[in-house]
This record gives sequence, C-alpha cells and structure tokens, in this order.
Amino acid sequence: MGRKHIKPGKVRLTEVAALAGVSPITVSRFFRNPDTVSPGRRLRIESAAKDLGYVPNLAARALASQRTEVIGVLIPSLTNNVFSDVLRGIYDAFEGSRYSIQLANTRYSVLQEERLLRLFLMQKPAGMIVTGVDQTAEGRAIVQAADCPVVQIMELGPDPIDMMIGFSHVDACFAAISHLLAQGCRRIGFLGARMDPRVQRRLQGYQNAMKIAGLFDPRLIVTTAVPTSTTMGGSLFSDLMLRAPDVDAVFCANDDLALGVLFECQRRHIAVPEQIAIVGFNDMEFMASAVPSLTSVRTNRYEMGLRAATMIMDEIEGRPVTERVVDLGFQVMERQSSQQRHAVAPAADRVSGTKW
Amino acid sequence: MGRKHIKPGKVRLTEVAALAGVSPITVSRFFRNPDTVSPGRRLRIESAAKDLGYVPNLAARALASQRTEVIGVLIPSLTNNVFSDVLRGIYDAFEGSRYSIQLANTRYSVLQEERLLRLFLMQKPAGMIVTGVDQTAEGRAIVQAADCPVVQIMELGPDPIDMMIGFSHVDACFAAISHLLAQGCRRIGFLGARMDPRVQRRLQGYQNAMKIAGLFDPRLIVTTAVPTSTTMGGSLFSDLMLRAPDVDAVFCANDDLALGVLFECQRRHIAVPEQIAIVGFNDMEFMASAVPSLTSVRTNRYEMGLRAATMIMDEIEGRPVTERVVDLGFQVMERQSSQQRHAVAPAADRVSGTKW
DNA sequence: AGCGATATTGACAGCGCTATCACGTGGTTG
DNA sequence: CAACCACGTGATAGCGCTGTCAATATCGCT
Repeated sequence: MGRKHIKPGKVRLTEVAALAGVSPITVSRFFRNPDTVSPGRRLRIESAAKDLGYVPNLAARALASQRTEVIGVLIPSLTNNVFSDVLRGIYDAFEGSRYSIQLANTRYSVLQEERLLRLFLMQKPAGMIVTGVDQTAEGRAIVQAADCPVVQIMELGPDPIDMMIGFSHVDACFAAISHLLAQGCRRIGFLGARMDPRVQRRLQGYQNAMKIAGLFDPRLIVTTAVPTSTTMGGSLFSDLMLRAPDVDAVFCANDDLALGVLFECQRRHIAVPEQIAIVGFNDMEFMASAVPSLTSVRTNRYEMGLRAATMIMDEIEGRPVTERVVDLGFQVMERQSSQQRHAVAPAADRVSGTKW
Repeated sequence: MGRKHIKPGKVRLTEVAALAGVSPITVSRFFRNPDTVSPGRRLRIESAAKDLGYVPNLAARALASQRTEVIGVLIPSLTNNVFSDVLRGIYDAFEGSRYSIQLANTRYSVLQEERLLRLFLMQKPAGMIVTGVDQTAEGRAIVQAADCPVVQIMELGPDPIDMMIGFSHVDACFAAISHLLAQGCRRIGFLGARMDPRVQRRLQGYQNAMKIAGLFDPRLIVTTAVPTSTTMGGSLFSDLMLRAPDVDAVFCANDDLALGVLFECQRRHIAVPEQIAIVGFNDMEFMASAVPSLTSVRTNRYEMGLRAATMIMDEIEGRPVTERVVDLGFQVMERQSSQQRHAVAPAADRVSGTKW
C-alpha cells in the first residue's frame, strides 16, 4: 500500500484551486504565466493562495515538467577572491530571475570537477557555468549529457564545449612583461603560486616575451604549488633575490603576491620602483591605493560573470546568442610601481591592453 | 491525456532493475543504503547501473521522500572576503557528504533575506545557515516553517531561532580598544564602512570602551554606508584627520580599511605606530605581513563555517547537539602597528582575547 | 444570424521515485 | 515443534505538479 493520511495543514495546488473555485490546472497556469488566466480568476486564485499560505513544491514541478531552473556553477576556489568578483556578476545577473544557482568548488582538481559535474547532472540543470578549458574528456561528456547551455569562463581556447567567455592569459601576461621591457627593465622575475592552468598560461606569456627579447633566464622564475597569499609573495621574492640578486623587476601572477613583494621590499629598504619594479595580475582594489600604487593587469571579472549568466539565460529562453565566444580582453594599469627608470610619476593611471 | 512516448534512451530505476533481474524498489534501496541489499544483488545492480549509465532523478526522489538533501546558506555579501572564509568552512564540512549547498546573498537587506528564505522554503531544505541575528519577524517565521535545523552564524544574541555560532562583536571591539588604551593611546578614532549590524555592534563596543575611559568624543567616529575597501580606508582616515587632527590611534572596523589607513599614513609621512597606531578587524592574511605588521582582531571564520555545518548534520542525523549556542571568541593579535609609544617591537605576535 | 478564429478552461494520465506494509525464508528459542 | 524474530524482498499506491489535448466560451466578421 502507499501513503496513508495526508498531513492536515498541507497546502497543495488542489487546496488553492478548491478555495478559488477553479481547477488545479488553472492554478498551476496562474503561477507559471498569470496572463493566460482571466482577470477574475486571477484575483480569486491570488487571494486563495495568500490565505492558505501556499508554497509551490519545486520537486513536484521539476518532476512533472522534466526541467529545473537550477544553474550549476563550478569554480576552483572560494578563497581566491578573483572568483568572488565573477560570482558577484553571476549572482547579480540571475538576481530576480526565476533561476537559482547551485555553486560548487572543484579545489583545482579535475577529478573533483568530474564528480561535481556528475552531481549536477542529477539535478537536470537548466544551464551550467564552468571554469577554464581543462576539463577531462569524461568531464566534457558529462556536461554534454546534461543537454543544456554551457559557458566556460575565465579563459579562451579552441574547441569550446558550447559557449565561452574570458581572455587570453598568455597575451595578458605578455602585455605586462612588454610594459616592463618598455620601461627599461631587463632582469624581470616571475613569481607564481598554486600554478593552476591559468597561472601556467601566464608563465607561458612571460616566457614568450622574455625569449623574444632575448632575456629569458630560468633562474628568474620562482613558483610554488602552495596557494597565493601576501606572505607567500614575500617568501617567493626572497627566494628570487637569492637566485638572481640582480633582478630589476618582478611580475607577480597574483596581486596578493605583488603586495607581499612590496612589503618585503619595504622591509629590505629596496626602493620601488627605482630599484625594483612590481607588476601584479587581476587589479584588485587595493593595488591602486598602495604606496607606491601598484601596476596590475585588470581583468573584467564582474562583467565576465554577468555576461556568462546572460548568455545562459538568452540561450535558455530562445534568444539567439550570436557571439558564442567572447574575448573580454584586459588592461595593463600602469602605475607608480613600474615607472620608467628616472622618470616622473604619472598624474593618473596609464592604460594599455585590449578592449578598453 | 497524459504524456505519450518515453524517450528511448532514458534510464530509470525500472530499467536498471530489469537488467539486474530485481524489483525497482530493491534498486532504490541499493542506492540509499547498499547494506540492506544482499551481496549478490548488490553486484548485479551495481554493474547494471554502470552499464546503463543510470543517473538518479533528484526531483523524483525529493517528491517521493518528501525531503531533500539541500542546505540553504544565506550570507550578506559575496564580495566581503570575511564570508569566503566562512563559506570555505561550510563547503569543506559538507564535502563528500550527500548534502548540497544552496547559496544566496542578501546584499545586507532584510527584505532580500525574507524573499530568499521564502525561496528556500520551496525547496524543503534539510537545513539552513543564516547570517546574523537581525532577521525580521516574518523572516523568522519563514525559517521556522521550514521545520529543519537552523544555525545563525557570525554573531551571538539572545533568543536564537534554533542553534547559533559566533562571537560578540561588542566584546571583540571593546578588547581591541582596551588594548589601544593600554598602549597609551587617548584619542582613538573609529572608522567604519557599510555599517551593517555587526559593524554597528563593533561601534557599540568602541563607544563603551571610550566612555568607560572617559575619552569618548563623537568627532573621533567616521563612518560611511559605502562598502569597505582599501581606498575607502584612506578617505575615511583623511576625514578623521580633518575632524580630529590630534588623533593618536585608529580602530578600523575592517582590515581593508586598516590597510588603506596604513597607505594613507605612508603617503602623508605619518609614522606608524609612533604617531598613529592602527588596529584592524578580522585578521586577514595580509595584516601580519604588512610593514609595519598590523594589529587586528582575529575571528575564527573558517571554524565557524565548519562547525555550523557540522551542527546541522549532527542535528539532521539524530546525533544530539548539546552545545546549541557556541561562542567562538576572538583574539587581539597585537602587532607592530599598535606598539606602545617608545617601546621596542615585539619579536612575535602577542595575543589577547577569549578562547585561544 | 452564422461562421471560423481565438482565448480560457478542464480532464486525464503520468513524471521517477519511495513509504508502507506484506510476505517469504531461515535461524533461534522455550 | 510451534512460536518468534530478523532479514531481505516485492507489490502497491501515491508524492504534487504539469504536458497534452479536448471542450467550452468569447469575439469579430461577413
């Protein structure tokens, strides 16, 4: 036998329908698309629902309609505040819409990512946002099986799963190094932490630029698998000073590292930028107000999240998305910390890069 | 008439059961509690499920069982990295469990919070984590209607909804100001941004301490409704310097502000801590590596998230939660930026506070 | 008035899973 | 040896909602 007694206080569509004097299906329609119900009934249903304190049952809705309004979002880290900006954009875009977000973090592990994708699949999501382009073949297969709009964010690459929005980390770093070279720096160090795929690509951009300039020297590269932090910036810089005491500039793959380098320079009484120039990556808010203000590569993270979400919604709701791969570009925010040797400080930020 | 043809590729419990030669209900049992199925069938079901690529339908499960494994989490902001630490704790605790997290941000609005709670209710969550103690009466009612374990985090207060974990912001700030007073500071400024309930309580702690010391002066308080940022720290400090040029210490309700004050001091060639002492709040990672290292009030955010999640799980799974209101305390991390006048720098951090 | 076109409404069946109870088996007990 | 229990398994009947299509009401037009 099946269930027995229905809990007395329970309010279903049926109860609302009974009170409003209409059929359940009409109440259902009212909640999904009020315009298709005649004004008279509309009012009756509305007040009946309010009186009874009706709350729709999402599970029943999902089961009957064979779809959900859940958007799965997969990011590598909650700690790295790069992603909090992206997330903010995503949440802002879905704000007020009927979609809800299911967020999970992969901890920079493709196996975790695979597991989480499988988990998302059980929800039959309406859309998915995933970070980067380095999914496993299995991971791609799972995403494809979900049969919903998918946006890959943070990077660009060949062969998108569906849609894509990001920028070239290789180019962005190349531009930053080019800026330092233009400022007269020759012994430019590279500091990187965590070394996830995006940092790896920044390293690639660094190597390209240095090799083209004929200035490449592996001793100038100091990296660690440990996550980025200000303290780590200080230690990586200390390592660099041991390996290459003649370094005249430091590119940091993250702004936290750059801040740590600045502090370490203050501790060692190294003048910035006179003795050592500093460039960071991401252009976090504090970079502009540091003393000296710190040069960084601005990436449009909030917009990335916002547009990724918008692309998903457009796709779901049948509005054709023509630009399926979006390059958001970047800007090198040139500040005091990378001032040309013996030059005067600029009155305001100078900018170079793409898309501005 | 109802639906017509079943999609051919669709794999349901029934298909797995047919292939394994058992009844659907046995397959259902296998997925929920493998131990209750005999080893022979267990293997057959397992391989059948794998062969067919079976993916359980969560909506059907939720509808039939009348419950979900969704934990609703409500935080005020995604940008404020205070919450990313809490979140990390929450995600870590639920990692590998069968629960999934539904995260939403209220943007510091109780009306938003109410709307989101209503939304959560539709999901019939298994548990809820909400921020702070300032829910509206309506909001509390909604949470109670969800009839599931609830933990309020970040603060302590009378009359918890269900469970509670946090610390006293009043006491924490009081301790920080007491520290400054002990260091010989007399004209201690208060800088606050956003002015959410928790910052308001820190302000209260500041006022209590200053009044007891007979040093209270409203001109020393500078606040703004704008969100916290490093740049904002600089401007608030500039305002303070205009209002009270004789200020000898600054308490910042957030670490970002403290960093901004440090930079502004560097810009104005004000010696820290000799001319002005600086104390922040939250003890973000960068505080310890700044030059001079910045005193701050450490709050146990990661642990808060972790334990809140654990309390929820314990409650759901019938393990009695005896400590239903947990005070996590705080620590004043005494660093160079609040060194006693004309004293030598300490070799390492000194700590004062509760629970350490 | 009569016609088809359009807007509203309802009946029915079923989405994929699980709660509940019933039943069989084999072992233990008095 | 009947009575009992624990265990594994299955049959049945929904969980609360919506897709589908048919039925009815309403309207504009010739």
